[in-house]
Amino acid sequence: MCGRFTLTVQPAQLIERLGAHMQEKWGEPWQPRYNIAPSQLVACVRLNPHSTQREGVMLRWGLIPAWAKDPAIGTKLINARMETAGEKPAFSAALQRQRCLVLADGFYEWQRHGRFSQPYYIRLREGRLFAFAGLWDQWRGPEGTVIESCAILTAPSNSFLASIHSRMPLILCPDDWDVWLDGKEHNTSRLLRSLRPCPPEDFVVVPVSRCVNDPAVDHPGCIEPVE
DNA sequence: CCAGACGTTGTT
DNA sequence: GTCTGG
DNA sequence: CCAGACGTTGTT
DNA sequence: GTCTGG
Repeated sequence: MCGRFTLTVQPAQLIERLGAHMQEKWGEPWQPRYNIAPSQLVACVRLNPHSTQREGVMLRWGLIPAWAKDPAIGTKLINARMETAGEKPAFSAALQRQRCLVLADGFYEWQRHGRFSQPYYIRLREGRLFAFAGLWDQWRGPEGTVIESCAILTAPSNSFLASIHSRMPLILCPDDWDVWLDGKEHNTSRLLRSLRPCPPEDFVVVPVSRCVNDPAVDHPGCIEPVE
């Protein structure tokens, strides 16, 4: 699954990678993030619902469906299984019409050893930026509060990660970014089947300090290899 | 029909 | 044990 | 994901 | 809003 990740690159690099003509609201001041946790704002790309242009936007991680009475439901909806998201009331509408990219350059998985768990940091070779397949929604509270939030799809682990953990986030290869964002593809099971997985040999996995366990800790020590 | 949930992971 | 917050 | 709280009333 | 369970 995916419960923590990193984004250390600067907005200028994001824009270079994603297209210069994009509207972006990633905001300042920007700082590298080594321990992004659920409920926090994450940097995303989506099609603007009106202009249908790509836009950069910060979304709260933990999807709050438009119909929710209590926004606390978002704490449970940080991941969506790609195998079943189309049939879930919380995700099906967003999967059809409100897909997004969640930008990251690494993520963490915990491997349980009895009562302790060992965190691992997973990234691509060369530290390349990548994108999780995400869903977003907009929630309007009774007092006019508006919260835009997102969830990250999960998939069975590939051969490289299977020994660490049985699930992993769905990572889109750059060739699939456009079709994922494209609001025209409403046949979601066909869309999901068409995605090309990132080759397992592109990943690098290292065990890291348990300091990453504490969501308040956010410094380069989180990604330093240990052992 | 209405009421109530709406999720994933991992562990037993 | 279960829920909430980060 | 993990960490940390887990409750109400009334008073300041 | 939409689905499931009673």
